Amino acid sequence: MDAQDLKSVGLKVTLPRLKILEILETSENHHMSVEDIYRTLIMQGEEVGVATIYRVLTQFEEVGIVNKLNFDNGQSVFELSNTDHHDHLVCVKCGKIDEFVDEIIEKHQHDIVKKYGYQLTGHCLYLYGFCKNCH
Amino acid sequence: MDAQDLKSVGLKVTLPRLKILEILETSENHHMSVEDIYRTLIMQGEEVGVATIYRVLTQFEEVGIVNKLNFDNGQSVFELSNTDHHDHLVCVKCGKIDEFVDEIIEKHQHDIVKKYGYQLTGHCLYLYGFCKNCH
DNA sequence: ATGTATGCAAAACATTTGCACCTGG
DNA sequence: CCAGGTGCAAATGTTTTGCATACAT
Repeated sequence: MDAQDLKSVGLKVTLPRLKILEILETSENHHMSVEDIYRTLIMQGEEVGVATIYRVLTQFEEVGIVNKLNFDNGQSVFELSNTDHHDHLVCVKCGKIDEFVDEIIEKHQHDIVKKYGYQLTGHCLYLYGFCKNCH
Repeated sequence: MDAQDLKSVGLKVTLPRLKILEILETSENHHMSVEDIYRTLIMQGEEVGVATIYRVLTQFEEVGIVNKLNFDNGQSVFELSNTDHHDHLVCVKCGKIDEFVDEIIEKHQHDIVKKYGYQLTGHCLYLYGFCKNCH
């Protein structure tokens, strides 16, 4: 994810956008909230407003370079979408996020959508619990 | 769900609580937002504050008599939890909510949780799309 | 009687928007 | 140059909280 990737989706290459991409790539667990990103930028001495972060992430989501995850506790985090589709395990204590893929679940989801006559636009599957380090 | 059910979970039997239970039971699709419930109560001539609805629903969720669903668009709705576990199909256009059960998906979820060493506390599975009447 | 529940208004939060200024191509 | 991007502050929408009053047991 670099300047070229931004151009190829029709977005101008600006400093905030590059910085936000960089943070999403280099952050420890690759799942960052707006607040996380804001604090990181401030620590790096950048002058950004949260509004910009919201706008940039929304645009990134629209062009498909990030995914937004909305957890039950109300927190939202973003991840780069340069990997294959996956779902998430979320530790309710330490906040760790694991990713998993299960083809059978995917297939059954599609069967259900078809059975009920829906035209799928999105889905969300989160499993919440205590991770192995937290229980 | 009646006065006796409230007593049995240790909650005082009050008018707002009974009214809210009644609304959840008798509402068309059994999935109501705080706003929906508030408007219904006002139309019935009841004097309630939204704060009470939030507090009551939170308590109901804590004792397990309602489930809270958090959709990606930020909307939250509540349903009585007196039926078997199920997941949800949500129409992104008309807001219709269908419920489904898939044992294979449930089993795979448990397998994944075990594989990653988590102790499950909750999960959420929503499938979003256009329902058969909306495409 | 007494501890809990309620209504109201204010506060808290997260997110969005309006607008003047700045910047990338 | 100029359309689009940005920072700031104000506005929004939703949920929570403080407090005096009302109610269930």
